[in-house]
Amino acid sequence: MTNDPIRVLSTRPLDGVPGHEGSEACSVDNPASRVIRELLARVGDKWSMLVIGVLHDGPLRFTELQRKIDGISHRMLTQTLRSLERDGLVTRTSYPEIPPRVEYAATALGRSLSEPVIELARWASAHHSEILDAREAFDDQHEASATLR
Amino acid sequence: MTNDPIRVLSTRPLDGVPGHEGSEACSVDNPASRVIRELLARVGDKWSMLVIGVLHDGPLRFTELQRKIDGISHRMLTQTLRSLERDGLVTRTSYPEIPPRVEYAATALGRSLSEPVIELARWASAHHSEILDAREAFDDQHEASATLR
DNA sequence: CCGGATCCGGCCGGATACTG
DNA sequence: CAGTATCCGGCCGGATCCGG
Repeated sequence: MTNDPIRVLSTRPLDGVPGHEGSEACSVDNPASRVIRELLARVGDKWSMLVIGVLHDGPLRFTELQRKIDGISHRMLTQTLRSLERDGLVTRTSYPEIPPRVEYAATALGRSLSEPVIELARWASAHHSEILDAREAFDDQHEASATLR
Repeated sequence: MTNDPIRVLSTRPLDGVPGHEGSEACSVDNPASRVIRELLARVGDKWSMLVIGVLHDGPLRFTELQRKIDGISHRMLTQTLRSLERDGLVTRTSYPEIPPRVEYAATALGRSLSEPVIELARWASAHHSEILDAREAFDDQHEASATLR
């Protein structure tokens, strides 16, 4: 059993805060929250989005993926691929040759996911500098520690 | 100093895999990868997206946020808000009253982020059942352990 | 009401070794 | 080449106490 990480998600309790019958709408069941949580559980990990992104250009073998992604360990690549396969986002086809060859490809579902992901990436690259500026300004203003001692 | 989590990101080395002059494009500097990494570092954590989402509807006070998000601890809300403020995604305005009152609001930048996030959420909610089905099928087929012993 | 500080458990994820 | 299993450090994040 690979009872390690990425065994993941979704089967979370998400219990409905009993004890509070609630004065107003209590937003636990707010669909947006639930969806975002599940989303994060699925692609919020360190590598899933990258794999999805890389596979968008076409099928790749295990080792090719590992070289493309650079920084991912053997172990995490295996696990990430497994969980993506489980969720129907990639397919795994192994050719019984010597040496063995295994190809991973994005499914239609996987490719459909990469579109909004690319949207997000576009946002990030468009506003990257703004964020850096804001961060610098914030850090400047909070050098209170220096002025203090 | 709050040298705890979310001190985050971005200043990652991302060294260019020296040693391989590379036969083809080696994709480390693939802009997509870099951008996605930074993106995850920023909003891939457990709460940032939720805060952004909740604040999209209008400013809220600290305690209101905590009730809205439900499940977030006092500590993580503070930290998340801090990092979002630092990156220019939310503003913090404190009214010097007794008792103190502090309001958090999304900036224009923050609201612009919530759009692609909502796109993603839309995808998730649209394909949620497909994922569950795929997962179930996968798990069925992998009850090999049961048939084995 | 707001938020910082400390303690601490749990999981994420890297390194490594071993199998086919 | 592809995949599994084990060990282990580090950070995420919850509980709690304290201070403004």
